[in-house]
Amino acid sequence: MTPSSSTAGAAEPYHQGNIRLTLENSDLWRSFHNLGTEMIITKPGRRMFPHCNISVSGLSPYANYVIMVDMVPVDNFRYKWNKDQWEVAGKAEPQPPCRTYVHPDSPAPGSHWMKQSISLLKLKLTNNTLDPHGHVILHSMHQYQPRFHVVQADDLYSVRWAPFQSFSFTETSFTAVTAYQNSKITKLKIDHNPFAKGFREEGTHAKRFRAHKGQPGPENPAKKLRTDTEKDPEYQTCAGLFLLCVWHLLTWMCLFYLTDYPRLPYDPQREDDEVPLRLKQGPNLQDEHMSPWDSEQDPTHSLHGDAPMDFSSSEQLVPGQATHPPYRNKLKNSVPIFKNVLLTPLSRSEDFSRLPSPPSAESHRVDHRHYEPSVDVATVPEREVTRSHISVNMGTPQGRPLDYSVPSHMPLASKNKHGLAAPPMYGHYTEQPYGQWNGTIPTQYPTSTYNHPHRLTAEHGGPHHSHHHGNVSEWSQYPLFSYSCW
DNA sequence: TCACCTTGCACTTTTGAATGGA
DNA sequence: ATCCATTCAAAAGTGCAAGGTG
Repeated sequence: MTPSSSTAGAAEPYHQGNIRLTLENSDLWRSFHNLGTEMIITKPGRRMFPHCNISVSGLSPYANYVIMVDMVPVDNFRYKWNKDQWEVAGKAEPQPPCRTYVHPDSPAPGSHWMKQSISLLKLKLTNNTLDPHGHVILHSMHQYQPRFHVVQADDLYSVRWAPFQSFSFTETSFTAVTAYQNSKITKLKIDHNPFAKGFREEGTHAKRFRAHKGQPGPENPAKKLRTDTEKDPEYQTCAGLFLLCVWHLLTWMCLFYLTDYPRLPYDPQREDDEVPLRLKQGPNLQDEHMSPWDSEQDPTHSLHGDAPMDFSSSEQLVPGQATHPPYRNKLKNSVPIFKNVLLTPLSRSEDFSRLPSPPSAESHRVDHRHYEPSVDVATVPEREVTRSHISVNMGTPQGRPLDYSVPSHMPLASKNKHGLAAPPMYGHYTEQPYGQWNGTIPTQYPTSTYNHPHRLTAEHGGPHHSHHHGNVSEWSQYPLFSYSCW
């Protein structure tokens, strides 16, 4: 796994670049990813399974951090399930309102986060664009990838001005669906999710189900799926291995019990290894250009595709300030990494005016006198860009809003037409091969050109300001940030 | 007709209040 | 009075099938 994360170096004594994030249940994630993970989204919200479980290290033990997750579109396509594989079904729909899930323990000292793994079990996904509960809103039949943010901040208010780092793991990408498409994924979910236990075996539920339907056969679809799968020779081989493993496991348990050893800790990863999941690679790998799993084939098409997928390690290390991702050498006219973009929505700015000032007000305070209507930006998230793409046209109807955040030396917000400071808006960006940026902005932005500020001209080339601050807005618990991207 | 979405069902797990004993 | 363990009901989380929608 290569770092697809930002390089948000901080001036604080504790070097931000040392932060490591590890995906705890990566084996399970890989099992799903090999088949093409699907996540159910419902109107009231649905948990993810597998859920994101991460561990973090390298934090300052006494500094406070906020842990957040958002979902980033993997590409710009909509998909459909055709027989036994995912196919591109057209262009992606406009992104719904962007939400970020904040871990309920936030903010907490680094020692708290590093003490044990961080479970994001309660994160819920919904397809309800008007969702009032703060769940993460996704489009069905679109592919997403969770992105984790570690923000050094003492409270949720100061998140907006705090240094942060972002991480993502390729194997956590998934297709949002309202009903499962791939029966193998269904089986995997049933086998591993405790709540779906009732669909596993010839249990009470299956009997009741048959009784209810008045039919004698294995009417429970889960059972039918199981019996179908059992006919597969590959499954039979794996099942044999599985039974062998179970036998070994029981033997070991007996030995431990008889020798009065401490209880064996539950190790889901080992259990996963023993489950016969070595099924075929996802058929979507066949199409080099249009498949949802292109990241394995053509990294330039993937969201975080700066290197081929590597499952040898699920750990990510954010390099220090001067380190750049490998895609840099693809650029002809590369400019520094700018992962920050500040957008100024012109609506609902009144809400923002109620926000407290940033902690270090002197360096961040908005100077309305120097506001320039056409310059209100910064850059592209997590990517290098070519200079020719720094300026983009505004007002494209199908344009997607930009990911944002704010370098410390840039104004956090500007006056809008009402004379009020407006908040940054969280969104997404359209990415082109080789990290070029082709982002556009919704029509609600009236100015005609989205100019790159003078700070990013050639004279200021080279690695971007390492005193890197950013923010990750629109976290769901904070209604002031409930901005729509459109 | 088709693809996708919503709803209600039966089941399981989790949660939290109530209870009782040390 | 406090703490801890247990019990139990309610709430929440599952996948499924049927029906609805565009």
